[in-house]
Formats: sequence, structure tokens, C-alpha cells
Amino acid sequence: MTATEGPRARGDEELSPGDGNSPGRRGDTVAAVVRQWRAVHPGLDTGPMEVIGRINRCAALLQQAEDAPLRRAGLSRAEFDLLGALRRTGHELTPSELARETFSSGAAVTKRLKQLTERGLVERRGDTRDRRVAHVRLTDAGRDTVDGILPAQLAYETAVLSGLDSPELGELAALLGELLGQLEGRLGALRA
Amino acid sequence: MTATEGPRARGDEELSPGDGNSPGRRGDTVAAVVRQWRAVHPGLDTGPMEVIGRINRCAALLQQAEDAPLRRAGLSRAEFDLLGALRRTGHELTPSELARETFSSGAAVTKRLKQLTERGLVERRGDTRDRRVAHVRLTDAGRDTVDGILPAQLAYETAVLSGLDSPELGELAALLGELLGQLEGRLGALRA
DNA sequence: AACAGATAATTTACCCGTAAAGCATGGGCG
DNA sequence: CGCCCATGCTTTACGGGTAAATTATCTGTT
Repeated sequence: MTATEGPRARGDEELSPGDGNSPGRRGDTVAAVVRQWRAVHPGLDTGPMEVIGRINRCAALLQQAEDAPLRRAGLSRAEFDLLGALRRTGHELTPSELARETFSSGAAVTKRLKQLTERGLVERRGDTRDRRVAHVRLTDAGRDTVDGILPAQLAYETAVLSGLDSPELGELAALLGELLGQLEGRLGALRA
Repeated sequence: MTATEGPRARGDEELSPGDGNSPGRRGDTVAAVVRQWRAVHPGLDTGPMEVIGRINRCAALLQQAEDAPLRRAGLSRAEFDLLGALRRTGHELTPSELARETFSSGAAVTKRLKQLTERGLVERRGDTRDRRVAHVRLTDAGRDTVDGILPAQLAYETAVLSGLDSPELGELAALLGELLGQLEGRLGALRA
């Protein structure tokens, strides 16, 4: 949850005429970091840092903030992801499928399922044909939980993004979608 | 490291004529997830998901991939962030400052410093005036390590982003910068 | 039928990060 | 001075994640 590109500069107060704590007027923290790197290594191409650093930093901030509505429901983000996967697919999923859906290891899914089962949010049944596989589904309580949280979650996300106007958000979503498509298609191959 | 918006749909093979595993031709995985949500909850405003989900997912993928050059040097991303903070600021930093720079807790910094000190990459000296504070600086080996990794790291990042052309990257960086500026300015206040 | 090897899920051991408590020190303020 | 609280860092306890080993089951081959 970090970036090659770190956060706020502490030793650069002399650069920021205003106060040094309110971005928005001048650049974000990644911009400051990039400036520092360029000062130290003038030859470097810092272009990628400006994208990747910002994505990482945004993700870190968003995740911190984004989880607020979830915590009220006593769920971690990972748990909600699992429940959400079941809810949005609309049918049962096996643990392996859940691992794929939530991009986590099978072991993590096993642990979460244990917890969520104990809390009565999901149920499991064994496959009749293949006794290795399990099928997991939401209980009614689980579905109500997801459906109860989701609107608040989306409203919260909307609020968090309210600093950008609609066309900007659309543009951003489109560009991120393009990048993500590329990454998902090509990243496994890049394991250099 | 996750998203409200999960990853690949498993149960939607009937929707995807091709194979269901290669994005790139059709949308990214977040798009598929959003479609699922909309099918289940038609009234929902999925706009924010398209941005936030993609940011989270991109961050997750990038971090996995991005760390490859680092691992070759036997460094974790967090360790490199710490070293990088020292390198780019160009002067000593105290543990608290490092915590701010790397957005991690003081405890985490303490642990990393212990490791990095043992490996001879950083040194510490106590402040003469205030014996509570420590000053940390890179050793020559530490600086060489950072300078050795950085070009490879940036080259790798460039390769990872090569799917987008230059104007797109610029646009993306600008939009992310704007978003990040907003988030950094306003997120602390949004702790609702 | 019986074995080899694949596959699904779980268990185990461990790493890493945080939050909270703890320790040492410093800077007022009576 | 001596007390009190703030500050900087470290330690402790714990939760959550992964990789690798483990168990159980299935499938294909002969």
C-alpha cells in the first residue's frame, strides 16, 4: 500500500509560500516528491511516477476513507468484497471462485468464510457430485447486509469524488479503464 | 488492497462470447463487475465505482508487478520507500519524519530501520540537543542501492504503462493529480 | 481395479502492519 | 527546583494476509 513515490515533503516548507498543508491550490504530494527526485537525479524520466505514484497514493487514501461506512456494519473491506461478489453474481460460488473474484489467496478466503459463516452471513453446502468442492451462498441476513450497506457506500464514494466534475470523472474512468485493460491483459506476461 | 468492486466474473461466461479470461479486447474486469451490479440493482449510481474500483484494482496490479525490480535487490516496497525518502530529500530524517514520508506508522518505521540498519543501508545518530530524537541517513551502500535500483524501477514502470500513449498518460496524470489534491486536502475532514 | 497426477479446500508457519501501551526525555509553570 | 504533560521512539499484542505443506477427492491411463 505504498508508492515508490512517497508522500509529503517535510523539508520543503521553503518552497510552499502558503502554508504547506493545504493541497488543492498547488500540487498534490506526489508532485512534490517528483520535484525532489528530479532535483537529485536531473536525468530521470519521472513521467511514470506521476501516474503510478498517484494511483497508489489515491488508492491508499481512498481505502482508508472508503471503509468508514463498512466499519459501521462491522465488516472489513475484504469481507465486504466477498459478500459483494456473491451478491452481484447472484448465485453460489465456490471458495476458489471467490478467491478469483476477490483477488486473494484461497487461504484468506477460507478464513473469511469461517468468520462470515459464524456470523450467519453466508452458508455453505457440499457439492453432491464432487465432494472436494463447496458452494457458498449468502444467507438472507447476508444479502440484507450487503443491500443495506451498498447505497451508503456508493453515496460515500460519490462524496469523496465530489471534487471533480462529471466530465472529468468520466474521462478519468475511461483512461483508468484503458490502463486497467492493458494491465490485466499484459501483466501476467511481464513477470520479468 | 481491494475494491468494493471485485474482479473477474466467473458465472458470466454466457455473456462473454470469447473466452472470459482475456480482457483487452472487451472491457476490463471492473466494467464487468459494474455490469453485474447494475443488473442486480438497476437503480444504483455506479459512477463512483468505475473510478474508485479501477484505481484500487490498478494499484493492486501495479504493486504486484512493480515490485519485481525491487525484489531482485532484496528489498520490499516499504523498505525502498523509506530509503527513497532519504535519498530524495537529500538529508537526514528523523523516524517521525520518515513515518510521515512513507505514510506508515512509527512502529513500522522502527522495525524497518532496525532491519535496514543491520543490513548496513542506513545509519542513525542521536540528536545532541534532544536525546529523544534520532537522525537517520543513508550509508554509501544505501545510496548506491537506491541509485542502482531507481533507473530499473522507472524503466519497468515505463514498460508497464506502455499501453497508453504520451498524451493519454499526461491527461491521466493530470486528472489523478487533481483528484489526489482534493483527497489530500479534504479527506481528513470527511471522517464521517 | 489400481496407480499417478491433478484439483479443491484447509491447515500451518510466518511476515508485516497497526494500535495501544510503555519508556525516556524535554519544556513549561507553579 | 519539582511536577505535569507533551513529544519521540520503541515494545507488545494481535489481526490479517500469503506461501507452502496437507488432506481429501476426482480423473485418466493402463
